[in-house]
Amino acid sequence: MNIAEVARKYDLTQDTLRYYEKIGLIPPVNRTSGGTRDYNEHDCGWVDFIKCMRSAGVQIEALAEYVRLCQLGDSTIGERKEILMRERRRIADQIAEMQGTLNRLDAKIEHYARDIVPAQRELFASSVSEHTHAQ
Amino acid sequence: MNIAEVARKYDLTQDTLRYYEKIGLIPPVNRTSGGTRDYNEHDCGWVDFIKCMRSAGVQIEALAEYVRLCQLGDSTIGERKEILMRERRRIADQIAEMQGTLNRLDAKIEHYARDIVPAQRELFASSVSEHTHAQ
DNA sequence: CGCGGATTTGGTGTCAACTCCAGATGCTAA
DNA sequence: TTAGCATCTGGAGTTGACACCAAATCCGCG
Repeated sequence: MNIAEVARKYDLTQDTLRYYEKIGLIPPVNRTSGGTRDYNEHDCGWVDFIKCMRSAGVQIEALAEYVRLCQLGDSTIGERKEILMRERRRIADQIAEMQGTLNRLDAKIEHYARDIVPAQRELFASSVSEHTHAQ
Repeated sequence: MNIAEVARKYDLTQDTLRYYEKIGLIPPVNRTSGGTRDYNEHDCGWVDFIKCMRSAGVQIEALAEYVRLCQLGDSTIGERKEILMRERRRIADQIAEMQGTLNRLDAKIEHYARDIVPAQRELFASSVSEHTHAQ
């Protein structure tokens, strides 16, 4: 697969693919004799994995370190697992936080939904806050 | 409340508070006669709300638009609700995506956990991929 | 009132994560 | 073989979201 196909497949730009490789976010990609990138299945697997992690907000730094360790052989398995577990925890925390925000938003939306319609609202007139901080 | 207290309370820098106000992420804050910011409860409510939304990844642009509409009065209630619902959906989508990533990470971690220990691994020697793309 | 620390503004700096560019080289089809 | 489009590299530019700074102003206290 050439870089254009991979870019289409994973919805990334060619620049981003080259950038990820340059900074070590994916290991060096397979090349043709002429030097152009020719992604094999292994390379695609990495792109897929990294894209998934990135879009979940995993830091580039952590991923680059993970990739580096992968290239160093089996002695780094422990460290790799550490990284994955650390990022796993980070994501879980963030999900929890977002869930809280979601609830808060729901309350606010709910409020707007069954709230006093504009016409009735006039009665309250100069009330300072026309929005409500449903906590 | 002066800006220092608010910054401490919400774990933001004074610069960030001023920045948020400057770009319209929170409405203009109450001031003393001399011109220094003097946050009242209303202002604090906004800071709290915005901080929550921001740390869940809601775009500054959407929030600024919401704040702008809030300042325009009741005729914008419909639009405001639209924005909140749109962002709600975005967050829900992102949670779902992150949940997927979490599962994928779990599979990988699990793999590392009960995987062949280094010693045994030697048997497989030159295997190309010492990492595994558990899909 | 005077002083020192807090706060103000406008502006510049920083950092991550791309994104774009130019000039050179590779690849493919006629 | 060659025209023309794709891809290459190194480096510069962009964007979002702040962080930092200097010089001026404010505020509380003795």
